[in-house]
Amino acid sequence: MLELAILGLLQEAPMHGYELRKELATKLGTIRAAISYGTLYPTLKRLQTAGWITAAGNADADVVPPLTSKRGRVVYKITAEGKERFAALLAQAGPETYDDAGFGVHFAFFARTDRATRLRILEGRRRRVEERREGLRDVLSRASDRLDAYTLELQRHGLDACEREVRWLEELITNERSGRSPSGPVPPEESVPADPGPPEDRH
Amino acid sequence: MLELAILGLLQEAPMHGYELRKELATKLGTIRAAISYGTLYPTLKRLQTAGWITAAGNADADVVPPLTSKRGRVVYKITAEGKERFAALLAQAGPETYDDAGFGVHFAFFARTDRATRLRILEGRRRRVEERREGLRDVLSRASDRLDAYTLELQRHGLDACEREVRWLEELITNERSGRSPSGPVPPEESVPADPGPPEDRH
DNA sequence: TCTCCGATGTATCGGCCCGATACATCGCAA
DNA sequence: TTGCGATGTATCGGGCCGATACATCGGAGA
Repeated sequence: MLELAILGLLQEAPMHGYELRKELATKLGTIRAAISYGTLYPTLKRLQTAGWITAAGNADADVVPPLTSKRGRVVYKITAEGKERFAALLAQAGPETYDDAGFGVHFAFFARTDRATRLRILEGRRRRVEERREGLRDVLSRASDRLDAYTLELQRHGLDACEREVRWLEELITNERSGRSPSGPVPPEESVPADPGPPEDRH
Repeated sequence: MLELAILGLLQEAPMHGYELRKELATKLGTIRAAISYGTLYPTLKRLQTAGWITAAGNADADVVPPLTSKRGRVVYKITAEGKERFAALLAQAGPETYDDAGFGVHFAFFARTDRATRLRILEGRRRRVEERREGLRDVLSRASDRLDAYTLELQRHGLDACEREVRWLEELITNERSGRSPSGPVPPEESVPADPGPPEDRH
């Protein structure tokens, strides 16, 4: 999950760890407040080993990073293989794509995802949330006498959140089908900031 | 977190792992769909080592479990120290008490928590969600031109969920202060099923 | 009666992610 | 010049997850 997010951000610009964490926090603020360094650095190392990204310190790199040069900084850059990997992760949708975190990350990069995949993911997520909703309804109708008032209130609040999310998803699905951008009233073309369509790996 | 939930359920009745997982799923359905066995069994082992619970197979235990006797089943039972531990966990509230999972588990056992602690936890959670809400508002007002339409839509949906939860929490807090049960219209006494008030450790 | 098969039930393993912690450097103010 | 907070990189132990492997039991069908 984090792998996808890091590759996505490095696709826009090379960054060092601290920046990455900050960008991650603003882009995925809904999913998690801030990524832990205990997660970030091991993941970056993993991505290096796999060859998706390269790490360059300021001294031993021939390319001067565009930031203020300070000793100790490590600037990470995505590779061509990393871009392919990012595209593959964006397109494929497994069961983990539909839980809270997975869906959030995928959704955050929908501007780089083709419409068919967007629809597939939105519908998969909707199915997942509907199942959760049905489970909660069952508990509320069948086991309500076995549970205390607080537990019931918790279930009710959860059920409400599920119903709300399903409605939200259905609105998004309708918009996708009719070619509208999210909550936008029929854009003339693609309303994505810079890079329309799926990423072709030009470097 | 799971530790608290397990101790709380075993306080009601001895159970084996499979039952525990099922009860956990109905009681905490809002928090997580179902607990993984890869989490449950190591946690049970941990609780045994700590002395909070005891495990009894059907053959080598002198007490016959109240369930249908089948070979291989392991019935877990809370100890007196476990009950003390549960009470301590219920009463103390650290930072992890206010994230999604931690708050959910604590809330699910509010029927066994005294009113002062309930209020403390509800207010702590409210502060946490308000901070998240402010962060999202900042992003939406200050960085909205740096983000694409999908990311913005995600933030809006998250912001809406935050605002809604804050309202929910405020309603609960008001009810607590005025001595009402959750979403109930002024109970004559305590509307908790069996065990009113905080658990005193009588064995 | 015997055999298979799905439901029940216990348990481990590798891996992701977290919070806590430890450093090292830089700019600035007392 | 001394110290201190912000910046920045990195590790460690532990919780929790999904996948996987077994072992047993009750019943359906040959």
